[in-house]
Amino acid sequence: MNDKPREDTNPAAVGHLHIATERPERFTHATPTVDDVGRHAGVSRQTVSNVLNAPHRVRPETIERVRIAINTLGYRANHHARNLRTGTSRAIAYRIPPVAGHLNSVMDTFLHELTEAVEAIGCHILLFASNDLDGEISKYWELSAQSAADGVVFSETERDDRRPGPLLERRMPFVSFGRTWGTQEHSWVDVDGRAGTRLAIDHLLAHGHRRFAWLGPRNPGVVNDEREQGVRSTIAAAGIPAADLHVVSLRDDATADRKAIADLLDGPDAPTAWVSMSDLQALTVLGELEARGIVPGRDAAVIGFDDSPVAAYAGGGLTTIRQPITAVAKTIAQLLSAQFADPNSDPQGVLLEPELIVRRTG
Amino acid sequence: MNDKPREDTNPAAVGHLHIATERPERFTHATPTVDDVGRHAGVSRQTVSNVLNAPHRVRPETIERVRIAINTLGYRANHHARNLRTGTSRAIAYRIPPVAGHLNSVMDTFLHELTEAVEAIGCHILLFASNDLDGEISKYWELSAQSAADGVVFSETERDDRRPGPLLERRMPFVSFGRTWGTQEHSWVDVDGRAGTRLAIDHLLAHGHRRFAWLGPRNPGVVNDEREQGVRSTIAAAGIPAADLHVVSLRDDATADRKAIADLLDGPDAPTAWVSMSDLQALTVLGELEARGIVPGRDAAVIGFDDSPVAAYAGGGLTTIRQPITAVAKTIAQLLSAQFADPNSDPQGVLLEPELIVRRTG
DNA sequence: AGTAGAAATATGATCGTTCAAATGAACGTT
DNA sequence: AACGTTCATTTGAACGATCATATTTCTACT
Repeated sequence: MNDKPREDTNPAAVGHLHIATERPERFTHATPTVDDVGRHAGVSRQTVSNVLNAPHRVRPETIERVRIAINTLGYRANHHARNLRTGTSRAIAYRIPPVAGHLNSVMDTFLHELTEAVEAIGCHILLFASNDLDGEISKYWELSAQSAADGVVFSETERDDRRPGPLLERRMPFVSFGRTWGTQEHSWVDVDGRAGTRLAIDHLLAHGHRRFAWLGPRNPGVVNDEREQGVRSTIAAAGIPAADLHVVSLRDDATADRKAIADLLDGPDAPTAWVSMSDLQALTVLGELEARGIVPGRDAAVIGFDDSPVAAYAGGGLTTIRQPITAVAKTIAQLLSAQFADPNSDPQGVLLEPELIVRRTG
Repeated sequence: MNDKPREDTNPAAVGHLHIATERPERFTHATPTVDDVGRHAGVSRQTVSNVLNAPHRVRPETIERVRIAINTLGYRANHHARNLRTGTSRAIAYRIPPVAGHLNSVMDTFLHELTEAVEAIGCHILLFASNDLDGEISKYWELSAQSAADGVVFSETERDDRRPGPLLERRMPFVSFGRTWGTQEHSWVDVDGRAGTRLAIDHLLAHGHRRFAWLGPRNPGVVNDEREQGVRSTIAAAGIPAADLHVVSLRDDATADRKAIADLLDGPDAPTAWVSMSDLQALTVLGELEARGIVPGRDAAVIGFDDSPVAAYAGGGLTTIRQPITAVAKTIAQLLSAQFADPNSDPQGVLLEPELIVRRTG
């Protein structure tokens, strides 16, 4: 008869998280509250709270006494109570990009750096998955309604991205990694792709190269456009005819890519300087060069993109264009922080410069 | 005089998240509460709560009425209020592994799959970063004290891992991806490395190979021991002398690795069947084979590990041993769920079988 | 010494939800 | 028709923190 209500409740909890009713079971070490700490230090709740949130209001000796009590009892503020009262969550939502077909490691590095960067502003990352864009957008709505997240970061932007609209409407602070090239203003951080390829080409020009190849994606987007334009404009500025630049459209198929590269190498006026949109495909170029006895770094140059782990590992060190991911993450955290401090602050866009990591291949 | 208290509070909030005091500013769409929904549907708070958490207690018509009110008002339960009351957080903490030097993509895939898997049990992933093991452990303590996480998942286990101890002591539910080979019992999910290499070797034997190479890490650990043992025992079972197995210790240096592989290839009785601890190094083998006119998949076989994106892309398709990461994540979520339901349930270890993905190279 | 004003600390109310217990409605049984 | 049961719904209390405000203590000045 006594456990009737529990019996009654359990079926409803199927598929949900359900903690057994006897709470003491789980909390071997009773979790102390502000009251406990206050009692121990001979002060009130609020003074303890002030020590944590507004220490300038409290007399130094009192602070010391409270601090000791906190350490003795091992007190930590309950997140939910605090967040409920203050209406914040100190959480930043991020949709983890789907795994399928991302050949670059930038997003993984970014997530790591972002986690560290938001910790510096007293927040943490709340991850969620979503199959489509609509799911992602409605998730933002939901998180906002549940006050489960104070801010949002999203990546893999596209032209006229649909995400800023709903977020702005909900007045949910957010920063995108990547421009959205839309009409609505919002904060973003991005890497200057044009500057990246310009760095690479300038470097190659300085080493005497005159015949170039740009390996871009099969379906070019805004990102590729900028990078390719950086290649073109730098070459043009050096007085080299546009015909001396070959553009290869890569596929997701190594055999096809390899053949395209081989054809170019075996054709007339083969390029000696190769710049690729990604490290992995640069490795394919290396393979083809070596197969022909052409030594990368001496007879030819190959430059990749992203400085992924393979770049440092393979081919005796691949020269590559590194995106400043740490700086991107830190800047995003700062822009978020600014929006938290003043929800009406003006949106800000920050374009960061990539860096050329010179190794052996170029 | 009116804004004095605000002036007084702000400095304390430096470096913290501080939401401006006028709350209506941020919440354009006023966030409805259970009371609002109840009023709209002509029922009480609690009935709304019951519709959400224990619908079997509520009359169908009432449920319908409340559901309509919920949709009309766009109500979503406030996470913090709920969590405060129930003492749960529906969050699972995961330390995002450091980026430096992880050449495999398994961890990234795992994080994605884990995010999806815990969503299925009504939870989300709370990410944190930490430089060392002590930081990680004290973070677990902190999250538990703040009741910021209900459970923990950790990966990259090592022999006699120090993490289970404190977590067990705190009675914090957790599941590790990887065995810890320690004395304390706890739930874990792992992939049977021995079975993986056995699959590979059996496949190679069936294709007539008799001279093998195993590419293992420079500093072998428990993971490699198992995999290598799978290679050895399977070879032995086929009646092949142990001398026909060459073991290469890979370094984090492609040039050195390439040379070690080349030496083996150019030596007497060169192996025709290569199994590598990672896809990336398998690619190096492919390169060396091709440089000698040996066609992988015909004259020789190369099998990688992990089925990373490079495997499908490169070399016309690398045969590889795939770890069932989706199943790992799902199993972890289930084991966590079991611990939530009954904190005293017995710990459980699950060993999953890898799969051989046969492509062109073997 | 007395007092105004500031500084330090304490008290009551509140955030939005669920729990526990109480009340009210519906139902079958004798 | 009265009654005990079960079902449906409501009410008061609590989770643990911070806000707003009240109270006490200290400091400086006349």
